Amino acid sequence: MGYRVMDMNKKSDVIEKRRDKLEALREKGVQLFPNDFKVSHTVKDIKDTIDGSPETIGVDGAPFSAAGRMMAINRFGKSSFIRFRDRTGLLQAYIRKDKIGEDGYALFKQLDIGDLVGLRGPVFQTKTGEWTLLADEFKLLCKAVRPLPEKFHGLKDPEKRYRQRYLDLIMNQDVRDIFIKRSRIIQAIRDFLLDRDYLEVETPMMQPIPGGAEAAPFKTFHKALGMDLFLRIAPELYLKRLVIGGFERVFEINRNFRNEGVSTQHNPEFTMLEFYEAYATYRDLMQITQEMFQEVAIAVTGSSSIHYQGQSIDFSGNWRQISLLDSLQEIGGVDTGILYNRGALLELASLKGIEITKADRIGKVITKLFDVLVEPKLIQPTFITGYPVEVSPLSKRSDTDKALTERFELFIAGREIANGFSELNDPCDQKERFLQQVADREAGDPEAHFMDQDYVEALEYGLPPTAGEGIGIDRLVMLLTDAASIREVILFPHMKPSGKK
RNA sequence: GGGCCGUUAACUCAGUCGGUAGAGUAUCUGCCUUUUAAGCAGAGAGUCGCUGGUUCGAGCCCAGCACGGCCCA
Repeated sequence: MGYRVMDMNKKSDVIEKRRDKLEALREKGVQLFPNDFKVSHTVKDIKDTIDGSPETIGVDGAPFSAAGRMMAINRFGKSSFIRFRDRTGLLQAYIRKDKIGEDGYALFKQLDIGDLVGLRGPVFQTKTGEWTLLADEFKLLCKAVRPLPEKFHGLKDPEKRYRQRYLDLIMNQDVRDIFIKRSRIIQAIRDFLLDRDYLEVETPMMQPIPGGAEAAPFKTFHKALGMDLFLRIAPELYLKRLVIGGFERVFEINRNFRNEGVSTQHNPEFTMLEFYEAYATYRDLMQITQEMFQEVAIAVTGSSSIHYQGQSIDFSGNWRQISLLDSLQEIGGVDTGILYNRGALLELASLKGIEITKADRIGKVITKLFDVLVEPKLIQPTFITGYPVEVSPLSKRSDTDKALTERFELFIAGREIANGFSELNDPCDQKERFLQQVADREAGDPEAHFMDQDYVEALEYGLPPTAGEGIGIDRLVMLLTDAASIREVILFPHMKPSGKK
């Protein structure tokens, strides 16, 4: 019995010990979560000051107040070195009993790696020349109950990294860098479009009819309105309504939701840039896209050529353009004779293990073949043009070939990155295309468009000749950060609830 | 949906032939006022993902399940 009681009281676990320590500090009257420390300088400010005028600072110089998380502690008997990090970097500080006093040093000895602290004092150089903050004042700003992962190996388990991204961010500098870069990429895109007189807008994320793409939507229900709503799969039809309304250049950078599989390339919610420009054509968009990518790459990486997963990709110059059918022939190695022969195409598809359903019209068969035979080979930026009408329900028909549309898709590193076209602005043609999509859906294509009568009515008021494009931001960020998985560029990727812990 | 791999201490990982559960870091105690993954001496720390099966005996073998990673569809 006595043993059992001892066992129950035994606090062997690291976290239990820390909780005990925290309670002991609290009982001593130590403020564990104060909110009155004023920061005067970031770590970067301090380092910049040192670089700017090292001769004017030193142990007798002006003090800096800085705060951050303790990432390392080297304790000696009556003094200690710590490293703490704020959003701008890592700095060493030197804590001496004779500087911060008996009580202060006793408190410091009770603290742990991972605690947040505030420090105030001048900087000096250690024996090895490292600039170090000499703490005159040391204050606990937040006590951490749980220990950080190990300092040398850090946090590696991908499941834990995604589920507890905050730990990933604390421990892994390269992860922080990816998300800083992501923010800069989006800012560079925004700057690029604003410079060209575009207006940034926000359109509904919840839509009564999900449109603008071919994808399975998430469905929800609005109680007060008593109606089904769908999380948007694209903002397209709303952005074009705005062009009708006279906003001739609009863009939106926001989330789309698609109720499909999760993989290294797909997250159920992902970020898309869509932009629309009146009196422009899909050809103008290809030019704009090239310029945008070159500008963003240089703004973010300093170069217009990048390295992605061991491949070198060059954004400079004019990118290759090739039609869908030519690409199947030249890049996919498909015999010319087969391209216009439905039976032969179906045979080839079946040979390649491509699943073709009854609902698939010939244009769909061709794009499915393209996905397998050509797309993986498009490493350098390549515009594919000449998409069939039946897979492009919102695109303007080509003047020279009514079976084709004025549309392109951009491929880089074997993946679709962008999709743009001259917008279909003939309301009669649009209505017929919707009807064909409805027929496709009834024939068994779950991704076919719904009829959107309200959109057709909007078109009847007159959409100027317009070109519009969507760019997958996550995939662009992957390219520019050399990330193999989309989860590495989304802060909180979707996962199933963990079965344990 | 299928295939392969993984899940062991807070973290990173070992664990042989099925026979008492290991290391480093972290933590705790002691020493230490210029360290750099500090050092020295000592100590504590485990639902081996979960459930069942085989066995005298399972971290290890078998089955199912959960979660994750990669690949394929």
